[in-house]
Amino acid sequence: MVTLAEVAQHAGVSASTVSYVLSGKRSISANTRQRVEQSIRELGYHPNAGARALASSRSNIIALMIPLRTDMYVPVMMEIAIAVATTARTHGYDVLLLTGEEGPDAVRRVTGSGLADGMILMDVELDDERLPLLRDTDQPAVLIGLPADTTGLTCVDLDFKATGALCAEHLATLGHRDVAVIGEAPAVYERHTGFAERTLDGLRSRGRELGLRLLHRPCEGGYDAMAVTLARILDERPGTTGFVVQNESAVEPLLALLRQQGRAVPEDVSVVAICPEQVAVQASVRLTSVAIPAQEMGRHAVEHLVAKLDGRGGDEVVLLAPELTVRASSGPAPAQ
Amino acid sequence: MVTLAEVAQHAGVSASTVSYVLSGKRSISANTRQRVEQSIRELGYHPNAGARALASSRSNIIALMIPLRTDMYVPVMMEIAIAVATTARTHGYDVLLLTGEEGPDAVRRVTGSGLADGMILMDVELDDERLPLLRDTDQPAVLIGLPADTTGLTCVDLDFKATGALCAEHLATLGHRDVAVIGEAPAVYERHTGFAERTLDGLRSRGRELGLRLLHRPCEGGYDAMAVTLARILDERPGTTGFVVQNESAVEPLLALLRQQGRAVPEDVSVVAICPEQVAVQASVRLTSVAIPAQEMGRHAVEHLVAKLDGRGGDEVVLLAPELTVRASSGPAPAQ
DNA sequence: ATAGGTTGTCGAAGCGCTTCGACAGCTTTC
DNA sequence: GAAAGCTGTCGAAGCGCTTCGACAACCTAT
Repeated sequence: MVTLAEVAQHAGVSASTVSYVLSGKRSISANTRQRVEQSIRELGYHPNAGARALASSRSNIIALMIPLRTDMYVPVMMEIAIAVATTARTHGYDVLLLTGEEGPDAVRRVTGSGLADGMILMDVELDDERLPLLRDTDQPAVLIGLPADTTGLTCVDLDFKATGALCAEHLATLGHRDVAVIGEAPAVYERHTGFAERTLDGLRSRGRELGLRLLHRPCEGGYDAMAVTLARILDERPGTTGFVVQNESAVEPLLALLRQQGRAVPEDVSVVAICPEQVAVQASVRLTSVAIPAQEMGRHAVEHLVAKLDGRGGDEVVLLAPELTVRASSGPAPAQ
Repeated sequence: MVTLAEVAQHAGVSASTVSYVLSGKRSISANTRQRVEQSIRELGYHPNAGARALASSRSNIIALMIPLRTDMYVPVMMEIAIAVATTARTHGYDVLLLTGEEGPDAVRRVTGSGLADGMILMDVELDDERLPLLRDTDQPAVLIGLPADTTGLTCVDLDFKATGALCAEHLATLGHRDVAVIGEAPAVYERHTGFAERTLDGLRSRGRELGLRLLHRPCEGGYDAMAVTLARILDERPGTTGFVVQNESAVEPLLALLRQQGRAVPEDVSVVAICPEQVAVQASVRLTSVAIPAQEMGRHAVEHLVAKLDGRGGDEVVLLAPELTVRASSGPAPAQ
């Protein structure tokens, strides 16, 4: 293993000079710099991460805490995680993957040990048990998701309330009156995950203004659960012509069921989904949808965290504006 | 920040004693141990990760390199990643998330800097460019996937050849003769990802023995691509009654298309999928499938790596035996 | 009773790096 | 032409921990 000292000797300078070449924290003559860089290359030197962390009390690692739940649509998580990892690298950080398994203890462990310089928390609940800890230790952190109380916290999320409103508007404009909302699994609501409730809130308040009759039903993913849910909905509101689907694993089953019942999309029934672009495009009917900008959320989270670590910028809540893309699954409400 | 020295002082012992209490590498009297543990708790001490890594040249971190590709089904990746993270924790390791972005450089960086003690590589290609590096540096590593040359490497994977054979057997036993294989996206084959080719190999060799007529067609995910692929298949082999699907994002489109064409599953046509359990169970028809044991793969990978890091166990190729679960999508071939 | 083992603890060295203060050798300024 | 300011480099201290050898204190066997 090659050390700084060896590089220094090889280049005929002192260790501190090599260090300054590497960090750029003091000016170094072009000549010296080149000699040092040359030696680094020749010897294949890589700074030792541990030593660096010890001496500088900076690990250049960001911890990413992802939840360990099975009732959430995972691809979105993955997309965010990958966006976080790649963005972090462009800022010189690596990413440590923590699962919800450990819960709040993970926050303590990482904070206490200096393993990571800051953390990003995904799938934050309205009243998340990790938040008090975060505030206490004033560990630099960014949340993806929106808790009830955001004081002293930096959060990034899609504006789900606006998302709900957007869906309501779209369907109302097309003349739909009876609209069913296929929500996330019941567990998601019980856990008070903010985004599900906020979407509903947006749908309801804008829906009311526009004279929509909304019927909200949580739904586990999958074909069977969707069949039951749909039956109940049509039983209760036979005149339903619009659907807003938030649970992605209910999308395809819904389309299949509607087809099976002879309800044509979009002629008889319109469907709006809240899901990643890819899902909307690959579905059996190209879906009118509001995209969940996973990549953007991951990128934003990292960039805010890095800013904090650099002492720039403070607490802030960033809500990304939703965008609705009209595709083939929505159209004018059928004449009565 | 509380240091070892402070704990030592508080407990009235020397620093080394505290260290030995923590590591258990020397015997400590019950009395002293308790005093030290008490102090640790009272002061809320957490060992500094950097200092530890520097002194012991062990970071207690495992690097997990996941590919950054969009043509692979991501949920499986996610499942593996989570399994890796949780298993690693039970062995006292944390997980560093690397994306394929950096490519082989990431291997160099991590190896050189001592950031991680070992690595797990996912989505290994038959002739992966990271492998020479791995062998050179003899960085402890475990691959998930199977390269062409496994000498000096430890690999964990589903036995895809046996998987293919199993699917062939199942359909042959049911009396099917013309079987179409819906493969992964063409890019996957071009890249020579082992698992796709091995599955095909298993299907072909066992299929030949059993007198199956196989038609293999790569397929991008999604409805449109599947529609084109299916049309070509049925054009070429109108008598096709069996389907083996390896690309999960083609499963639901295929079912929808078959339904649409009035081909009943499983009465007219049988479908066998190679996919995670969850997908098989949630599909619009409960799918006969060979499960991809993502969790198990992740767990195995970590356990082998940890064994290596402890100096136990050597190189080894572990192929998990596939299991085919019969569900509602396969049945006897229709009478001619 | 004495040599030889154990057991439990300590002190000190050192892991590879960052960073601070010092300072030699310049250039600028009045 | 002396005072003041830059620039570029160095030496040394120290980050918090692990680990090795040393060594008291005690316990066996002979």
